[in-house]
Amino acid sequence: MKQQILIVDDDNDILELLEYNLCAEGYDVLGFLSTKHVRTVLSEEHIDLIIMDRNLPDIEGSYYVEMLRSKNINTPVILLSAKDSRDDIKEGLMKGADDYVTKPFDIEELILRVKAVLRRSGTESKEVVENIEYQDMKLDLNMHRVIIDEYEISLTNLETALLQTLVANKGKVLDRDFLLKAVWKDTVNIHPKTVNVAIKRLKEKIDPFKEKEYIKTIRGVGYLVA
Amino acid sequence: MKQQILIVDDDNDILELLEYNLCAEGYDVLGFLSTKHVRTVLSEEHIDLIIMDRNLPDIEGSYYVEMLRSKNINTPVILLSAKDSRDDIKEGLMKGADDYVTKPFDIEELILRVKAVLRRSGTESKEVVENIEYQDMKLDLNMHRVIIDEYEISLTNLETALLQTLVANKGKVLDRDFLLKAVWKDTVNIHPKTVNVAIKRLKEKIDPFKEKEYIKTIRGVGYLVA
DNA sequence: AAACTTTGTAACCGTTTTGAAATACTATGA
DNA sequence: TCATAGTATTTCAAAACGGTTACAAAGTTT
Repeated sequence: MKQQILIVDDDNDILELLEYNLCAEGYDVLGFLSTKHVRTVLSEEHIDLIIMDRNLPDIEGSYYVEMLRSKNINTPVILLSAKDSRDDIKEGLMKGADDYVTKPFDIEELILRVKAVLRRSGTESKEVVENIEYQDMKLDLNMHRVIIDEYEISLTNLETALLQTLVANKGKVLDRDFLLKAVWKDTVNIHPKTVNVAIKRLKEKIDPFKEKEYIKTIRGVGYLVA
Repeated sequence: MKQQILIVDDDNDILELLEYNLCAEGYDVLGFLSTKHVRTVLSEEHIDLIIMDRNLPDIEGSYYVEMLRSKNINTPVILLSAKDSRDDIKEGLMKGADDYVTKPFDIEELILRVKAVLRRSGTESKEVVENIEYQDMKLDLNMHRVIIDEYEISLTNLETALLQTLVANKGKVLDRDFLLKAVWKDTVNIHPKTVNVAIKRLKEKIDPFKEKEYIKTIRGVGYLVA
């Protein structure tokens, strides 16, 4: 099974150059001139890597990455950009890109960076969980809400990511460090106790009367959804 | 628990610059002037990331990475180098580095690249610890419980580690010192008698009516699970 | 700009866990 | 049988842990 790479660049020449070379390396390449249909493709196919121009007509690439990350879509992203201002690079990396390559780039180096990122993100065939039913709970994570007994409960970004991670790892106990990495994308600057509070808030929202026990606490370890 | 970063650079100034800044970001930093002790450290401690100069007195950084990879050591590596010849960059990436940063570098950008690599390398989905069965006892190490005759008995951290160690060493008599090392990770600050109490508590929990004899006492030596 | 929401942090509290010390028990050998 | 060393049991206090609440900073909406 070939790995799939999605490319977004409004410059047709670059798009073709990348398509040609990456195909030659044995990847499946999907090229787009704008981000318009990217979300749809991401939800329908397994994409291993996104290569995205930073200067797109509709949106800055780094903001698009930020948006993806905020929706807990963790597909690896390499940003391309004509600018090599340090601040732009930093912004891209800060917002969740995996690498940042400035144009004009050496196509061979880009391919090596593609390989490096893919190597690292490896066999992680983690697909984005968007619509799940769990017990009497319907998760509509795209819309940031859950439906329980006909009641719609809207979730915040954080709550969505947290619930999604818990449900996606159903049956496994997730310790606070794991949750910090998966949900907060950070284990260092955030106190592990923050997880307690977030879990408490989520519990209260989805089960205000404590009738159900969607999320179990395993003392000394972490939390899980059974 | 802080993430640990190992740095190898023969330039003391750079070493200090990196140590200072990465510590400030909340990482644990181990600095080395050569690769001499790196293998030892890697085998003894969990290192999350290696930052390595390409031009080391004893060996080229990229060859060192290649060596690590050939030994199946996949700790993420960021290479640093004064050269920015494209061929050098390509060689580093090809031999298994995750990223390649050229000196002089912007320390903030380097830190962001560190975070990017850590972000990516950390998110493996949660592995489930192998569960153990012993007699009529099912040990659920993930959820910290044993299941005996359909009854679920939840265990504390200590009880889980203790029972796991006993069962994993089935047939061997484990003396108190061994248990202190294996379970308490400490033989010095903890009284060996503490083991007695812990064993007693564990016995009572998994066999409250003393019908079974899961854990045998070997007078003068220690305990065993037959 | 004002009102509101989201979210991280810290403080507090009750509970559970755990180490140590004191006491009771048991096996072993003289 | 007795003495003794090793082990079990009980008790207590400290530490660890999770839930809860309040608050402030940052971000959103109106």
